[in-house]
Amino acid sequence: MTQPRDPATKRHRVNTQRRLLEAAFEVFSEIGFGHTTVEKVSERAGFTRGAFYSNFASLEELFLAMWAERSEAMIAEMRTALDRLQDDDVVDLSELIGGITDALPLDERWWGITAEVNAHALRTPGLRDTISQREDRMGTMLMPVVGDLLARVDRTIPDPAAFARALIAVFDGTAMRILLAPDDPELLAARRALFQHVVEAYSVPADH
Amino acid sequence: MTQPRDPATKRHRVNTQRRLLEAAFEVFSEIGFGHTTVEKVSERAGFTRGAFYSNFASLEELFLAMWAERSEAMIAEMRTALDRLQDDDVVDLSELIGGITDALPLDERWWGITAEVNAHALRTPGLRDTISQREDRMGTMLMPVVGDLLARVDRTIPDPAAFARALIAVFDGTAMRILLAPDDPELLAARRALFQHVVEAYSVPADH
DNA sequence: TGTACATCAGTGAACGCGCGTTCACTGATGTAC
DNA sequence: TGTACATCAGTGAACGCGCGTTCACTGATGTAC
Repeated sequence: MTQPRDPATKRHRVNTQRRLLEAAFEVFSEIGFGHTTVEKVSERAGFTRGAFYSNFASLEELFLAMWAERSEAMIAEMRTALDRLQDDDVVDLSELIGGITDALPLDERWWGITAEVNAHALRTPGLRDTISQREDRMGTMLMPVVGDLLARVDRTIPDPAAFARALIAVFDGTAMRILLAPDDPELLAARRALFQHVVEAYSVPADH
Repeated sequence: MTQPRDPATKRHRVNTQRRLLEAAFEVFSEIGFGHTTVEKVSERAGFTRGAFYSNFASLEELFLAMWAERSEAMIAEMRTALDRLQDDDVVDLSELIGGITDALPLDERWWGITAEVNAHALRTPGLRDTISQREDRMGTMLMPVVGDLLARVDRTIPDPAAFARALIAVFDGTAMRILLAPDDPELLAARRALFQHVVEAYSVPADH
């Protein structure tokens, strides 16, 4: 009797799913959910439509899987970027804020997809919590490293949860506007100023 | 010889467009751009598809027209809500901020549509400016009345443009999160706190 | 007021394509002995 | 090592529907005189 599954065969399937996930990200960000079809995604991944249905039940399933994966990657990326700042010489708060805002990734494709996922979540009760939690998770993941950075300019955060929410709100609220006019440097400066005000409002000078 | 156009006939046509615009808003917000079809919109408005094509060249054209109209209405609504606050007795800044945040409309359907329009604009070069300008317009329209309100608690705004951008950013950045979890009162409180911090950062006590 | 005529908004049938979905199949990759 | 067999991921053809788009038409609403 043959054994049911083996790692090598399985790896192939995982590979197919990976390619479909990547194709989904590309096609989705290029033409939007409304114009994305099973055909286009499969073709971009180099498969027939049959392969798609052998791996995912629907476009929606693929997209949610893709979004979950990418949002984790996005959080990891931000974390890495902030970690790198730990090595820099930081003299004052203003400079630190500049470093942080410059380190934040602003991927047009990602924000386009996120906007559509948000809209979709509003209409899909089962999805609302998922999206909300992912958003919160971004805050809780980044808070420790942001706290460490602020400690280096002698500031502590009395209410990390509130601070995290505020930072995410400002991040979310400025991203789309900046991406829509990427050549307007004033918007970047405005975001940086707003970030600094928020940091000052939610942190206090450490006494030592 | 008969004259080419007359107001009465024209009015009918305008009426049809109005009903199509309303139907577009409803259907679009209910099922999203991806699932919206000419058929569904026409049917909702009580017309055949032929009537649709007699009035609009494509779904995209209808949606952009609808969005432009609704965004103007949204600005007017916010303005009215803020104007009403002028009549209230306001004692301190905190109370005023509460009044303002409570007055801001949070329409799930509107934010869902806006999210999709934003995503669409990222992919459509000709649309980016339109959307950006509309966003800025919201700030410039509301600034005078917000300035008046703050004057009543003896605060002036040194840089209205920067303040407007910051307010819009906070408004945009908190709206979706709140709508995704409408039963979480903590989020509303957090938004109010953030608003207050931003107002305090961008305004100064008036000396008189 | 009445008749003939013009306009044109909206109808509804028709066409055809793109796409979702299914499914019998093939052939690559493995196991058993 | 070699042969027979099992598995199953991906193929590709087939089906049919939903929908976008067109267009000849109808009848409501007006004007001319």
